[in-house]
Amino acid sequence: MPSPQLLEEYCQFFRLLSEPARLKLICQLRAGPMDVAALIEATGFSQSHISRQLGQLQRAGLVRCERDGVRTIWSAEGALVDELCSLVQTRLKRRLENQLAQLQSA
Amino acid sequence: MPSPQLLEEYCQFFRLLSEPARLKLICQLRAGPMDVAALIEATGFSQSHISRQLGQLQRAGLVRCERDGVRTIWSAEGALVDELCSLVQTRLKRRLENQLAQLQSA
DNA sequence: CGCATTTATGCGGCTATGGTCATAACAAGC
DNA sequence: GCTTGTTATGACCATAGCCGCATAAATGCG
Repeated sequence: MPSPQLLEEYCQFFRLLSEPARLKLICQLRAGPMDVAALIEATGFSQSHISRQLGQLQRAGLVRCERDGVRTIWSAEGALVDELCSLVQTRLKRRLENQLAQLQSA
Repeated sequence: MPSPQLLEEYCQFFRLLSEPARLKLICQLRAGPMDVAALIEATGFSQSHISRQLGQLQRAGLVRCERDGVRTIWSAEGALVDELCSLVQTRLKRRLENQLAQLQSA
C-alpha cells in the first residue's frame, strides 16, 4: 500500500484530470501550443475559466507557458496524460466487449 | 483529440480515483479480498461510507464482490489502477528531482 | 504617461458530492 | 416467524469547487 501522503498526491493528480474542462484543455494543447484566444475559440470556455484551470494545471507541471508580448502561449508538458488516457481507454473497451459478449451468450 | 463522449468517460474514471477514500479502498483490496468489517478495521471509515464508495467502484468494474453467507467479500479487479499510480509516481518523482536540481544550481 | 489589449484574480452563487445517522433489506440460525 | 448480525440505501447537512461577472494587473504602443 502506498503511504498516506503518496495516496493523497495521487488523488490530487487524478482530480486534475477529473474535470472535463481541464482534460479538454490538456488534450487541445497536446495538438500544439496555443494562446488563450485560440483556446477560447477551440473550447468555448470563458476567458476567466480557462485562466483558472490553466493555473491549476501549471502548478501541477502538466502545462507550461511563455509570454509572447502581451499574449501567453501555453503548451502541454509531456505525454503522461496521453498514456493514462490510453490505459483507461483500453480498459473501457475491454469492459464494453465483455458486456457485449455476455448479452450475446444470453 | 478524443471525442467529447470519450473525454467525459475519462473524466468520470479519473474522478473515481480522485477521492482518497476510494483510492485507499482499492489499494487495500489489491492486497487481497476482504469483507467490509476488515475494511472498516483497515481504513477507519464508517460502514455506510465504505458501502457507498464500493458501490461506485463496482459500477465502474474496478471492484467485484461475492457473498459468503451473510458477509460480502470484496476484491479488486485488474491491475489498471496500479499501472496508473505507477505512471503518476514516476512523474511526481521526476518533478521533485527537477525542483531539487534547480535549487542546487541556484 | 494615457490607452488598448490580454491575462489573472477577488467575489459570490450554484451544484455536486462526501460523510453521517437512521433505517431498510437481506441472510442465517433457533 | 423471530432475532441477530451484516450490508445497502434514503434523508440530510456541510463543504468543496466550478463558473461567470466585474475588475485588477501586466504588457505594448503612440
